[in-house]
Amino acid sequence: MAIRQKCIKKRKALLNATLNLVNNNGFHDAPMSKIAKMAEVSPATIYIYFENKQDLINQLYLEVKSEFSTYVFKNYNEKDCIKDSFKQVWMNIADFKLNQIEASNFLSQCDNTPMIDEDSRQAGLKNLQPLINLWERGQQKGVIKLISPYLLYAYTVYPLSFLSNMKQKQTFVLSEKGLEEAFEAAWDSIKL
Amino acid sequence: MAIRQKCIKKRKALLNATLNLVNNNGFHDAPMSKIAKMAEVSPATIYIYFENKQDLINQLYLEVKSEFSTYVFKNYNEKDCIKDSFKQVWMNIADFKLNQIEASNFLSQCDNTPMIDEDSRQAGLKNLQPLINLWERGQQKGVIKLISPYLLYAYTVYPLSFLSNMKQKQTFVLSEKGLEEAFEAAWDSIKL
Amino acid sequence: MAIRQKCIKKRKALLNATLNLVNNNGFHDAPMSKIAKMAEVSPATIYIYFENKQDLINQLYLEVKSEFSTYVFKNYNEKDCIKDSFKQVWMNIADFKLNQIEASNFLSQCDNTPMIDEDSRQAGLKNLQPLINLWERGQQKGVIKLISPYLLYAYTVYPLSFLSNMKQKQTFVLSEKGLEEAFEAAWDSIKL
Amino acid sequence: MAIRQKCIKKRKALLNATLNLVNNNGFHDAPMSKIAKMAEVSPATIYIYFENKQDLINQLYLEVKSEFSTYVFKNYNEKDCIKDSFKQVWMNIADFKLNQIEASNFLSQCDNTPMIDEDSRQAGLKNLQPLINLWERGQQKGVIKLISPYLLYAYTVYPLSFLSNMKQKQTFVLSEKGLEEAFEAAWDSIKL
DNA sequence: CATGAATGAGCTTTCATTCAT
DNA sequence: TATGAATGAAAGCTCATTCAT
Repeated sequence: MAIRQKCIKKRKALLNATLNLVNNNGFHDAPMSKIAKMAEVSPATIYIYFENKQDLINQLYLEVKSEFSTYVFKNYNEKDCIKDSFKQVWMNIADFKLNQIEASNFLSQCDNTPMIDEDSRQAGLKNLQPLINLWERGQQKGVIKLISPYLLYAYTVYPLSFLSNMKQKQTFVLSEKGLEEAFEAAWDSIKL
Repeated sequence: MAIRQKCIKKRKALLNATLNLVNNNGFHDAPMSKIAKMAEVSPATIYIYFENKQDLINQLYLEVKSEFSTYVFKNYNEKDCIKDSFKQVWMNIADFKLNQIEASNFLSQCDNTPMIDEDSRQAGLKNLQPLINLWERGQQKGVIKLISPYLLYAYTVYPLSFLSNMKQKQTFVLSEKGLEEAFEAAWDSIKL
Repeated sequence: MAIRQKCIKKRKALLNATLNLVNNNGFHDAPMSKIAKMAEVSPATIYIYFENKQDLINQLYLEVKSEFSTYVFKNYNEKDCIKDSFKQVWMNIADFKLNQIEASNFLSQCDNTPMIDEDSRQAGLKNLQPLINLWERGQQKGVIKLISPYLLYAYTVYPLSFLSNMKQKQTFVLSEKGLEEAFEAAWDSIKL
Repeated sequence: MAIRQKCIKKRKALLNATLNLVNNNGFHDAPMSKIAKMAEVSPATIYIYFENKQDLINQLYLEVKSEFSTYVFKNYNEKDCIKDSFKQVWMNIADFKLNQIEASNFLSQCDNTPMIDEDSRQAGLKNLQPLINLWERGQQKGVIKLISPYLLYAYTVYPLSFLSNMKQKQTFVLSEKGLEEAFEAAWDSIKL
């Protein structure tokens, strides 16, 4: 057990180092040697835990994505009121995007560059099904516009990525009030 | 003049090749040698037109960004009706994001990775001033919510990036009707 | 004893694995890790039985060489007739070269590349002394040409290496009749 | 032209360095860095002339093989007397094997290890056709045994590889008289 | 005796950039 | 202006070997 623990720790350290470097320098300037140094292991050690650089990135993507979806549905149980249910989920996402900036930023890079395998990307997609279900229920109840879930996502969740981006660049930081305004904008855009 | 023309052509070919390769392979797999080959020049020739790789990327970013802002304010003149004015601009942006996918995709990469200099990014920011002015006028007239322009942008313009992304990946393509729905969502999110 | 047995088994498994890999991939693509995997032991275990990779190769060479000489003088006892004695030995060699192809192939590699220590090579040389004695007797009796044993070897034994090589590459396989022809060629080349 | 000449010189230097190192250290200890150093170029330069290490080895093999066949049929024109014709060719081969030891040794390594592609090996095979034709003529005239050309080769040409090997290791050096004896052995083995 | 994990050294190869022409 | 050839530096990765258990 002591051994396994140590192993898991090293793996985690490597994933953290990668996240860090890719975020700050970009994928193109995150060489294995730097990753190893930052994780305080030998470069060769990386290849005990990961097949190659691509695999390291892919696995990191999947872990972060899964971390994200855990976040999203924290304390979520379907309530009667669609808006309340939605607000709960939306606030969770906002919490993640605005407070787990490192993770959020990494996901943005992955989604906007060809740096992870299409397979891994596909595997990481299926995380928001409960939200889609919620939207559908809202549509059946006549509370939410009858438009594609892609549009619903684009206008409620995706804007948070921009706000996350701005916060990370210290260009614009959302206040408590701003957060409420943001939610209202999201809700207004899709409510019937 | 013939010579100048030819020069400009080579420069353009290099920028195109770079755009192409960065979009398809990512910045990390767009080496100068491939760029040169695709533009049908010698690698050494690149350094006649650009100081180094970073400069090439920066200049490309600025050109594409400026191309974008030309697009945005095509046929734009301030009208009485805020919504109409806004719709004109919004549709221009949508047109760009959904039809100039290569360019749009490249800008997304630039905005989500540390691949261009902060200086160039700053220089590319000031392109949407007229839109900001429009919003301000709308706010003064009581037509638009009194919220930060960052929020206005996040909920009206930024969602189009997501839709562009989806189109490029052939995951979801917006119909004519969908486009109208998208605009309504955008407008609903910010109108008072 | 049971333990000893097991140990010997592991050693044998390692030698077999090495033979196999060196034959199929070449010395340059027979890493310790692959050898270990093929022998179903840990890489570290190799170093219990062998000092290092060179030692492993050297020991393998000596074992195979000794296996060879056991083969060569199977059923051999000096008879009156030189030709008969020689034929017995020659057929043994042919048997080895054409049926123990793996072993034969490995020895060929060793003899044609600088992959084993000169010491081990020298140690492996002294195996054919009885054959040399036989030749000498033949020469004294006026049955065999008075030429260097190196020449005798080159024209009677060495050609079998070529035929072994061809068989292994499935380029040319000797028939029963061909084997007799081969012996006659060998004998003709050295008989007086 | 001056440029081309220089190019060819570098290519040649690289091939020579490779021959040298592979002969002395073996394929497994002939790293690109050493090859580059010996040829007095940068490691990166190798990749201007060769696709990769395998390609370098393959090309070297083909060049040496072709050099060999040029040697073999030097001053060769079909004469009436089969033995004389054969002797001419045989002596050429002996000359090559015993005096171009580096080249000869390299070919031996290639033929006894899996270090070159099967394709290249096949391409290098067709060099001895005129010799095969000669043997056939000899067989038709009733001068040479009616046995497979593989056997003819094994007993006349292949022994020279052994003698070359011995000479290179300074174990046994053929005298002028020895050479004649060797030829007689070769001829005796195949003549009717 | 046996091992999985770890590693420093070194491998092949690529890259951004320069230089002679 | 334009280039093919050249390269030092560094990339991703592998390997023989060691060590804590």
